[in-house]
Amino acid sequence: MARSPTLRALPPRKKPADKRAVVVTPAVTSAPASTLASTLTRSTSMDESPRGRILRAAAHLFLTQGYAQTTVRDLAASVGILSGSIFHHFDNKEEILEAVMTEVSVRSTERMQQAAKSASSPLACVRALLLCELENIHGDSGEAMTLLVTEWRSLGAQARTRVLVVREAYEEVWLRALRAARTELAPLEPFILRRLISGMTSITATWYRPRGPMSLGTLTDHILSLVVRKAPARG
Amino acid sequence: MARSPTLRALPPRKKPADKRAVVVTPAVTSAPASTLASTLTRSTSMDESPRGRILRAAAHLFLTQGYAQTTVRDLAASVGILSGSIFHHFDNKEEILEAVMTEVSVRSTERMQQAAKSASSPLACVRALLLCELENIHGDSGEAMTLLVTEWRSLGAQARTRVLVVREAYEEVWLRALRAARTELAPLEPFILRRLISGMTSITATWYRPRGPMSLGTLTDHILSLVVRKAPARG
DNA sequence: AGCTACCAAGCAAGCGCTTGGTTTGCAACG
DNA sequence: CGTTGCAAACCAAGCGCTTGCTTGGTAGCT
Repeated sequence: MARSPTLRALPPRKKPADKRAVVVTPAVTSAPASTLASTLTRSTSMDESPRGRILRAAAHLFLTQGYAQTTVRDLAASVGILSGSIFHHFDNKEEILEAVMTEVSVRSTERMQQAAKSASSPLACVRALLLCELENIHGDSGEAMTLLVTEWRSLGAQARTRVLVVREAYEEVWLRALRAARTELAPLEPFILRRLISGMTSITATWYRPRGPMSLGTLTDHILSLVVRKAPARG
Repeated sequence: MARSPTLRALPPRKKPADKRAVVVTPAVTSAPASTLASTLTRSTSMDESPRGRILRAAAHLFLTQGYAQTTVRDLAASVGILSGSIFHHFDNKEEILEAVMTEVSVRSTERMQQAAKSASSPLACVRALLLCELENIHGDSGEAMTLLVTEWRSLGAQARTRVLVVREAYEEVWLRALRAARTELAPLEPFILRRLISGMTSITATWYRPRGPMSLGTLTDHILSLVVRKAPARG
């Protein structure tokens, strides 16, 4: 388990190149003004390509069983190929986790920016972000934003900082919204307020069930009711 | 990793008995009315015995590196023995994790009950529990209540339910306090309010540093300020 | 012809755990 | 007092299995 392939494969590393990244979203470059639909379903790295199918299966398995408990053979079997064939698409197992995490980060950030853009007021924006984050956690949309929380330390240090860079844009959307609605929210530093909100939303993965009696909307309102200011700013 | 020793060792299982439990706290039985100090430091399973030292080292390693990433050899080395000697004290690796988790659960529940008992008002009780929970997460007191959150799924199903039983007493303290202070808190079901509080406190492990600029007390007050009722019940 | 996707087989290393024997502390006993 | 007995604690060695990953080759599409 605690293999460190970088140590063993030091001598003549002959893999052609780094299979990471290169997700420059070709659909966007080919269609200058893409429609909303094509924007949401545009072919990023989680499409119907073999690589995309592996990533989707990995997201599901890593989420349900955990990264360490999921073997490469598990993953290959759930896609319908043999274990060795995985390494035709990825250099090593950790790269799969990193790819899933960056993909999830990029997608969820896109959705958050969209949600923030189409809000009518600062407080409505916070509510929209709250709902969007809960949908990112519980929605069928690609599933598995929870991975970023639960499997964070399964990533090596280098990959961690790489994902963190992508992740910062997500948090920036939040902080901007919290600062804009500051007068209507609880009088805490936006950074701290964001951390507390993040705690409340991320832990819903352990107890909230979207098919249960409570809708995502009312869950959103419950959390929102805690973070709005107590004594409303009287004009 | 996914060994299932119960399958391989099915034939002549000759280990004498189950090494679990048997933590009947001898210090208590010998001293009928123990002092406060001896109650807090009484010899449970995390004492200076070899087993206790292993548990403390395991708590630390599991927390910092993760359970799956911590090998039995790591653990043995950090105690100063060889890997095989670990199994003189525990039947298998998972039993160590379970022992750490139950131990942490029992200790933290004790502290919570004590905190709840010595509170003067219902709201003060909630605050006391909040502070106590944060101390359980960040204090040097045995460290590692975070394990219960982060390594929950590293436990097998049977061990999980066993720990859950111990854990229920902890949550019961919370629910009782939230129900008692209901009129002064946000108008949410105690169960949901507890889950949201739990989210806020548990995630502090990822960003809050007790040696930083913010004290545990002010962090407690920040969280408390979110969960108290907006428009105070006017008598 | 060449590229992508995959198979079949297997290697080396690391893993949890076992085994049989040795040390150590301590209490019982003549 | 010295000896004996014994159990807890540990060592030394390694077994058997799983793991991530490699290698060399093939099928099929363009």
